[in-house]
Amino acid sequence: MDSSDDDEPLVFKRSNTICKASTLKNQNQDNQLNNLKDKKPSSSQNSSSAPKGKTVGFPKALLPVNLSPSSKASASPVKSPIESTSISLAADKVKENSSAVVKKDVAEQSTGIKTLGSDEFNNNPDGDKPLNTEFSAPGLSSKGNSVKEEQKDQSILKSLGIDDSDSEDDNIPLSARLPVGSRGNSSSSLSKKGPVSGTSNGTGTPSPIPTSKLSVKSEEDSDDEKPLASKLQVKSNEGALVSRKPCDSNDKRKPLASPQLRQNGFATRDNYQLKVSSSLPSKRPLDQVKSSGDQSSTKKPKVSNSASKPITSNKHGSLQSGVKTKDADEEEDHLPISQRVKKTGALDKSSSSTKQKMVKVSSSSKKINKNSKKVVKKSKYSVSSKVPPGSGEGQKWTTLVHKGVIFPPPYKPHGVKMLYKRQTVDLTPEQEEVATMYAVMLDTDYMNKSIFKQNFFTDWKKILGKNHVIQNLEDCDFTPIYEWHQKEKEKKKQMTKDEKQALREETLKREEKFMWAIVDGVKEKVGNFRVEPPSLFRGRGEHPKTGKLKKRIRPSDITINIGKDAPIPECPIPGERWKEIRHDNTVTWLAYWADPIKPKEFKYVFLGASSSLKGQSDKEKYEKARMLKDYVQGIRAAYTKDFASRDLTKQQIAVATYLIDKLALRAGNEKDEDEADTVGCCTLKVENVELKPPNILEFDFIGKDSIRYQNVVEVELAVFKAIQQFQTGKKSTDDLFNMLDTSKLNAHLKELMPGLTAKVFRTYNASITLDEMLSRETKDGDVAEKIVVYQHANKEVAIICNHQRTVSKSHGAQMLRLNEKLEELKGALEEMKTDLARAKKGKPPLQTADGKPKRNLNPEGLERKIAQTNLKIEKMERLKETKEDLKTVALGTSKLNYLDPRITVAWCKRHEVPIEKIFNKSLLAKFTWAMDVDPSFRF
DNA sequence: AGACCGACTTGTTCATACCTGT
DNA sequence: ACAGGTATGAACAAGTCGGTCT
Repeated sequence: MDSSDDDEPLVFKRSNTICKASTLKNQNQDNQLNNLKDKKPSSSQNSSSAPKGKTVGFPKALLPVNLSPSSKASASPVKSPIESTSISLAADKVKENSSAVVKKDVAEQSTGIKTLGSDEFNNNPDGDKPLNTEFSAPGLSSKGNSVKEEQKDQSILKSLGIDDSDSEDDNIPLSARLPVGSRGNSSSSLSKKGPVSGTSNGTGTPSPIPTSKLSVKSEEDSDDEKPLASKLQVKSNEGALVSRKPCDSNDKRKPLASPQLRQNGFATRDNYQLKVSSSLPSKRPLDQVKSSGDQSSTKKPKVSNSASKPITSNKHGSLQSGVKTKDADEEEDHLPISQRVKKTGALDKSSSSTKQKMVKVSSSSKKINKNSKKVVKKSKYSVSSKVPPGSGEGQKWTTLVHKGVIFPPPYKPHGVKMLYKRQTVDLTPEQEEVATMYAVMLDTDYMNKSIFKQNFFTDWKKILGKNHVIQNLEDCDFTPIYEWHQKEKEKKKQMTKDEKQALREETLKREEKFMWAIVDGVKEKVGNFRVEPPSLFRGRGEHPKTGKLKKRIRPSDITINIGKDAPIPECPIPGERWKEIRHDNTVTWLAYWADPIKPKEFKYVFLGASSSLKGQSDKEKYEKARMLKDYVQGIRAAYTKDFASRDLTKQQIAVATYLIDKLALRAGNEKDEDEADTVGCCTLKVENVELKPPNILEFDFIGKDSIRYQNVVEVELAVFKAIQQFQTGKKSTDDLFNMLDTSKLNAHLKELMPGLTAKVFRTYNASITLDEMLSRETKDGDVAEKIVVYQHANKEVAIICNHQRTVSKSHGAQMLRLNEKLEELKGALEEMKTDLARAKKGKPPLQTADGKPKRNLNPEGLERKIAQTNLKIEKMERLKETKEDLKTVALGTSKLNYLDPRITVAWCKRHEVPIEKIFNKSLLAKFTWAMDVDPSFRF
């Protein structure tokens, strides 16, 4: 369609510098968008991979809590104490596990990384832009080094691999993985087991806190079942978190690459580092926004900040007054690239390198964005004048250009007939479409859910009509359609590489113009520009609406939000039109439509994670969490005091806050009847918490996404007693915290710290845990060893957050295969030993089982072989354990949503670990704002 | 005070692209 | 070249939380 457009060269881009302001005007906007293409999301990414997961494993708990009512806490104010005492029982296990897997991954990663790293780093995508190196800073190796390192790593990993882990383990204090007994039995995984209690601090220093142990539920054998939380437990009295779960995030987005623009995401492949810096500039100034306040942290609260900061100044100066204390400096650094840039490249540091790049890029065309004076339409605060985009209180952008959304293609009937009572049935295309949605799911678990089937049939029946031959689902046979679908899938799979490539290019061409938006003159990726296709709703858990038909969304359902001066995207479906066009710059969405399943709710189209708008709020989120660090001691002391409050509401708030702090529970909003029945802290039911005197609590509930949370935790006696009191006289299904809801809780938290809400504790605890574990456990060593340390810390956080994943279908088979191989190796080992004994006596080796003769090796050769085999066996056993250990733990989520990237970046700089080894391409794009952090940054 | 609306973050799963060892 | 696995990103569901309305 608009190919022409596409081709055009883009032009605008802001250079880092200043230009941000310029916006494009309408005129070019279209073109611009189209032009953007350059960047394409590169298909290839070599880059890095993130270390996902393997790690070592065990869980420890670590949070610091200090509050024990008891003296200790009070006495020592620990700031982030992660310490835990721990027992190191499990240490051995741990070691073993982790290593193997880790190694492997690492190795892989490294490779991947290399590419990235070296090339990217060094080179620009297109060519040559100089990268910056900020990143490389101290430690990082920039090009050269990185490469080397990588190589090294790989080899090392390969060779050692695992061993590293051991060392780690040692260091790690683990808390306790398991208390004694438990650990033994259960199978492999250590972590699984259970509950552990204390946390230890790495060094072994015992935390002041007394630990207790937790009970473990080792009984459970199946790991699967075990809750992550249980894996680690903490006991702390003091409070830190106990359990953990992993979390991950999701972002996905890709960075763009066009050389020309600077998108936030940065170009794809350039070095990220460089990019970072470079990108910064280009981006819109986070800072600005930021300036507004760390809004995220608190819009209101920030007030103070905001007040302090002059917004206007931001643009230029960006730095605001140092509101923050210590970090202020650092922060600024981190900040926004964009700001800096904007400022002009003024900023020193990064700027220089950055500039170069930027310049190049942008130079060609910069459009000028004009800042439109648009004022926010409705914004409550009218921003006066031209506040830079983002900076205004409620204002999120000044100019916004995008092409709208793309719709799924209309349904193409396949004509395959399903059966009803063994007879073929004719269906209209509309009827067939819905039947196909169902047929395609024949091999999923949804077929075991009667609600799903019922809801589907109810909705389908509406389309079939009352008098249709099909009267009940039981007599339907969808297998012809299912098989047709399988064949189609197979066909697709069989396509040649070229065909696939061609197909990909075609869709890219079709979609490209929708992929980008220009926000205040900066080209940014759009997150989800595709309208959701019709399908059957796949609600999780026992969702009452699962299986319902999600109807097709049409243009008349969609509201577009765009800059006033931007051309209104043309409606892609002839003869139809958008529902509404808005020009609201107080929000960040580009479009939305009503959720067909829950008409009261909306589905939004937002910018991608690499956008500065998102980056800015991400940064604010972490700043708020860092702020909590300064308040947490007082908050803990306060709630500890209220455990015994006579005011029931106060008491419940205190206990709830304690659980949120210590266990990283979610707030727990009320839910409607037409949603799955899940709970969070405020909505816990009496039956979800079992008391085990003297002071052990057993949690068991279904949380977000219907993920089960099970954990056994030792708590302070006062908490135990309070909960006991809350439970008395209630039915098992009654609310434990009957006087509470999230708004009351958050209102209370806000009194303690500006902008504080329940979820901030999760961010805080996750990040502080990472920061402390990294600084405690990182030792001198090679990159591979350091990565293992990182992964281990990542895993701890994941467990704290209780992020789980389902066990892969092939897990069982994989384990079986591993076991077989192990047996084989062991058998071979025995044979070799026998042969060795014989060889020493000058006898030839025995024949193989099938009677074939073997090569006659001398004793030395045999010994070497034996040693190799032993290594292989060890490695494989570690792999097996790690695999088992992590089969239900999702590491990505925490990295994406809970771990302040500056911790990671600074650590990488300090320890000369290439950032690409830890962050994959999309993470690098998402966290550009954190790349120029000072190496001394600590959360 | 609480229901409701609205916007945005967090979280799991799924489909592939990609990688590695054989 | 292939097969088995893994990592990545898309997809989209499900939370959180502020604000307004009543």
